[in-house]
Amino acid sequence: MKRPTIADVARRAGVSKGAVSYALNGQPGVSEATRQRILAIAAEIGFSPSSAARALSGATARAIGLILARPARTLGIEPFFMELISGVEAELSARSYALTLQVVADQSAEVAVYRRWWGERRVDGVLVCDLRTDDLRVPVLEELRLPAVVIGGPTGTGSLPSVWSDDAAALVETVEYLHALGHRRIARVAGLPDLLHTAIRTQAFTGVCQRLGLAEAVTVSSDYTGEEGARVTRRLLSSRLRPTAVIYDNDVMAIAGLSVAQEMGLAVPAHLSIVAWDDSPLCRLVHPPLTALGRDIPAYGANAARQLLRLIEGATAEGLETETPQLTPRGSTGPPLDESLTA
Amino acid sequence: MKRPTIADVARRAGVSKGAVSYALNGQPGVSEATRQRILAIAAEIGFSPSSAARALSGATARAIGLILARPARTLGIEPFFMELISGVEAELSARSYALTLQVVADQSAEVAVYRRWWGERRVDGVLVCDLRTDDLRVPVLEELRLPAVVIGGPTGTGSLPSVWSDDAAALVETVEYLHALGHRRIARVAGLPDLLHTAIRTQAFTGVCQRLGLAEAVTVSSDYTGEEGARVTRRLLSSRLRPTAVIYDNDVMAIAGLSVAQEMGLAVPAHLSIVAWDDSPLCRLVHPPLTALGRDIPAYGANAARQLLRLIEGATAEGLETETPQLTPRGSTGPPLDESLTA
DNA sequence: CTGAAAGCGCTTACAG
DNA sequence: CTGAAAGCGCTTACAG
Repeated sequence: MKRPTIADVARRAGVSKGAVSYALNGQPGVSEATRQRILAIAAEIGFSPSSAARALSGATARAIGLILARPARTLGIEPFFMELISGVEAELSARSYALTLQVVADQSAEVAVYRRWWGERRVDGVLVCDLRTDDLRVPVLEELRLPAVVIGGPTGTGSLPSVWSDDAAALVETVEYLHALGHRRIARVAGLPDLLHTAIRTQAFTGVCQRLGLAEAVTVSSDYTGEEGARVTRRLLSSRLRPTAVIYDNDVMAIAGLSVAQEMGLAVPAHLSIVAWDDSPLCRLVHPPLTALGRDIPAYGANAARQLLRLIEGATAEGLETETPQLTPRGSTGPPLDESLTA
Repeated sequence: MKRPTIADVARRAGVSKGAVSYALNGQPGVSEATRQRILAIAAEIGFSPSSAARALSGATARAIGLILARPARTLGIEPFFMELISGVEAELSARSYALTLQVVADQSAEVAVYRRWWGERRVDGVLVCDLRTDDLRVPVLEELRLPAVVIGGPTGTGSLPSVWSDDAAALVETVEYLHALGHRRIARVAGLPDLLHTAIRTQAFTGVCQRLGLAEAVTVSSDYTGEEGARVTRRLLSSRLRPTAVIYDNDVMAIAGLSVAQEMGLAVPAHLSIVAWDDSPLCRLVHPPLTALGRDIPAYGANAARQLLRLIEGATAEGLETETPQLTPRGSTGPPLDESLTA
C-alpha cells in the first residue's frame, strides 16, 4: 500500500525524476511523446505528487484559508456562509486548490491563526469575511504580506483588494420603494453594529430617509439571531407610533419579525410590511413569502476566490464590484392601511 | 520578511537543528533549561514549523478532510453542516489540526478527491457524511487505508468506525407520543431515500405504526428543500383521509409544511400536528413554534473528530453511540380535533 | 544530553 | 531534449 512517488514513475518510464516533474507540470523540457508516456504511466499507477514535497520545494501550498469568527450557533443559521463556501469551492476545485477552514471565537484568535498559517506556509492566501469598522486583521495581513482578498468593503480594506456589492444603493432603492407604497414610518433592524457593512447600510438608510423627509426613521441594533430579532420587533411594534414597514439585516430576523407581527395580531402586509436582506429559500417558505434583497452568494464567493488566486499568481488584483443586491417584491410588502398610518 | 526557520532558532539558541526539533515536539533529548530557552526564542522570533516540511519528514499532515456532496443550494439551508463543522473545529483547533473542506457534485467526485488527497498526503484522515444504503465510498476508503470515521450508521459502515445516534428509537418515541395524544393518521415526509438514515427511520416508522395498529401510516419521499416539503404536504393534506400529524425529516420542510397548512386554512395543532427532525433556532422562530427532535450537533461533530484523531494516532477506534435525539414538545403538536379524526 | 547527517519527495537551475 | 544534483525545512536514527 506504499503510495507511488515521482521516482516510481521515472523508473517505469525510463526517465529522470526531473523529466517527470516537467511532464506533470506542463513545463518545457520534455518531448510531447515522452510527456504523454509519462502522464499515462502516472495515471496508471495512481500517482499524485505529494502536496508537502511540492510546497517545500518553493512551489505553493495550493490551499487557501478561510476563517469564520462567529459563535457556533449563529453560524449554522446563516445560509450565507455555506453558500459562500460552495461558490469558493467551485472556483478552487477547478484548479485543485484546497480550502482550509477554521472557526474561531474572535478576531484576536483569527489573527493568531493567520500568523500561524503563514509561519507554517499552510496556505497561499486567505479570504477575509465580516470586515469591521476598525479592523484588527487588515494591518496584520498587510504586515505579513499574506495574500488576502476582503469579502466586503469597499472602504476600510487598507491596501487589500476587496470584492464588494453596493449595499448603500440597494438600501436606498428599498426605502424609495416603501416610500412609493405610502410608508412614512420605516424602521430598520440592523445586524452587529461593529460590522462595516452594517455601518454602511445604516448611513445609507439615514441619508435616504432624511432626503425623503421621513423624520421617524429609526435603526435598532441586533445580532442576527431570531431571538434578538423578535425582541426588537416586539419593542418596535409596541411603540405609540409604530412603524408600518421594517427592513431586517438578515432573513432569520425577518422571519422572527413576521412571527411577532402575527402573534401581536398585525396583518402582513396590511399593518406591517417586511423586507429581508439576503434572500434565501427561507424567505419563500413562510406565509406570506418575504420581499427580499438578494444576490447570487455562490457567485460572490467564486469571484472572491478568483481574485485571490490571481493575487497568489502574482497579478495585482484591485477591488471588484459585484452586482448590487436586487429587490424581489413578494407578499410581505404592500401599501399600509390608512388606520395604520395614524395609529 | 523572510519567515524564520528552525535553523534561525538553532543559531540564536546556539544549538543544533535537531535540538530545536526535540524541544518543540516535547521529545526527550534536551535538558529542561535548554528546552525553555529554545521555546522562548522560537516565540520571540515568531517561528512556527513549516507544515510542508513536517509532513514530508514522515510526520503527519496535521489536517483532516471533510467532503460535502450536496447541491450548493441545499447546503446553505441546512444548519446541520455548519453546526457539525463548528463542533469538528473545536476539537481540531485545540490540537492545531486544520480542516480541509471540499464541496463536490456527487459520490464519484468525492471518491476521486479521496484518492487525490491520499496520494498528495494532504490529509491524515477523513470524516464521512451522508452515508448511503449502498455506499461507494466505504470500500474505497478501506482499500486506500485512509483513516476514516463515518458520521452515521451504525450499519453499512464496513470496517470503518462510526459515530451515530439511535434514530430509530427517537422515531418510535415520537410516534408513541403522537399516538398518546390521540393521533391515528400519521404521515412522515422523509429525506432523500438513498441516504441510510432515511432508510433506518422509515423502517422504524413502519414498524412502530404496525405495532400500534396505525394502518394509514404513510412515508413520502422528499429532498429536504422547502419547495418539495410544501408540494408533498399539499398533496398529503388534500387526500380524503388526510393525516392529523406529520413528521418531517428536517426543519426546513417542517416550516414549509406549516406554511402550507396555514395557507389551506388548517389550524396547527388543532387540525394538524407537526414534528420537525433536527431542532434548530428556526423551529422556535415560527408561529406556533415547532415540536422538534433535537440533539447537540456540534458535540456530535466534536465526537467524530475525536474518534478520527484517535484513529490517526494509531489507536483502534470502534463505533461510538451518542445521545439519542430528544423530543422537545412545543406549540405545533396537540390532540387532534374530533372533526379532524373523521373528516 | 548534543551534533552531524541522512532522508522525506518534490522543483529547478545547471551541464551535457 | 535529458540527467545529475542541490535544495526546500523539517524529523529521527546514529555517534559521540
